[in-house]
Amino acid sequence: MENKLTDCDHRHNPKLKGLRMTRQRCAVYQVLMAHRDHPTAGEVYDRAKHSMPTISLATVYNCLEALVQHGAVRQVNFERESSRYCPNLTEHGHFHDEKSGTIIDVPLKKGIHLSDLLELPAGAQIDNLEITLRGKIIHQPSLTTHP
Amino acid sequence: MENKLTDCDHRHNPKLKGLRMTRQRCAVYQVLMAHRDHPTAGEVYDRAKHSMPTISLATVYNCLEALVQHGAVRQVNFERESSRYCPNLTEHGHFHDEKSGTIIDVPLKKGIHLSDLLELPAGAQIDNLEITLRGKIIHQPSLTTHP
DNA sequence: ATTGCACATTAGAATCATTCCAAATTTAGA
DNA sequence: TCTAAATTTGGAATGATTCTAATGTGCAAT
Repeated sequence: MENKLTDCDHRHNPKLKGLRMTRQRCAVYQVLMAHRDHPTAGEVYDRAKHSMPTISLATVYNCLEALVQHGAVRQVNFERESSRYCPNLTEHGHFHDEKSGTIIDVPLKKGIHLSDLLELPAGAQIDNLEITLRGKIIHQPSLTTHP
Repeated sequence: MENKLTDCDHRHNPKLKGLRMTRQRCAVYQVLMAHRDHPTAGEVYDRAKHSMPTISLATVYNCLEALVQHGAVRQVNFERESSRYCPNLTEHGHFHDEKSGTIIDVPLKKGIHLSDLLELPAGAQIDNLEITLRGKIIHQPSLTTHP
């Protein structure tokens, strides 16, 4: 676990450089860094209240937007559900398990670049890319038999 | 242009086989087949009213859902905007041009299969996959000079 | 062709995530 | 420290979608 005191310090965290720091943004950012999952704004709100009981939901939305605009976290959307927020900044997709509701990061295979796979329109400059998958995790019978 | 009269006829359109056909579902389906673009439910509603002025918005939502469930059209989502509906059933992504608001189908390059590119979680069975791109079309200076 | 009934349609109300508002507060640089 | 500009806040507003419950209809079986 990292030192939370420095998570939001510009001197230690270059991702936040240039972003005006408030107590609220720091609290929201720490919530996202603490569990590395994909909470909704409402879930971030609930968690943030532990360290800052007076924070408002509107502020959580504002902070999340600021962090997303700044590129410090990513926003991910599943169909029309509430937006979720993801601290993983590497290029990856998201698998949404219909059974458990869990969201799992799906890395690209080594060496793959998305733009290599798609017939992009001429002159297209990509600002944002989302790959989302929905499905079920099938419990496969083990291929190895008992001894 | 195809014969609209047969668009919704089970005998001529196997995509609809097994789906109970109503005047409203037919109107909605024809709207989607006529322009091959990506209208929202509201836009489908506006267009459908031309051929059926009494159709209701709730019904348009119902029909679109039925068509999507049946696999006759696809639903596509951009961030948290209104859902859009797409008659293209081939595997492809969507590019959303920030300037014009246009949506452009983005085919996969020949021979590419998405599952080849992603490190899927073990046992994952994919029911739905969305690839969405947002960006700008840059007008590139022509490489050829005037004669 | 008629019928029965499970499924569809409809208008309007309800929901719910998100955004807007305008006043009070806070940040960060001079 | 002081100040301007940005941020926070609670509550109201928005807007896409879903729900409700009453009415209507496709179509399989007769």
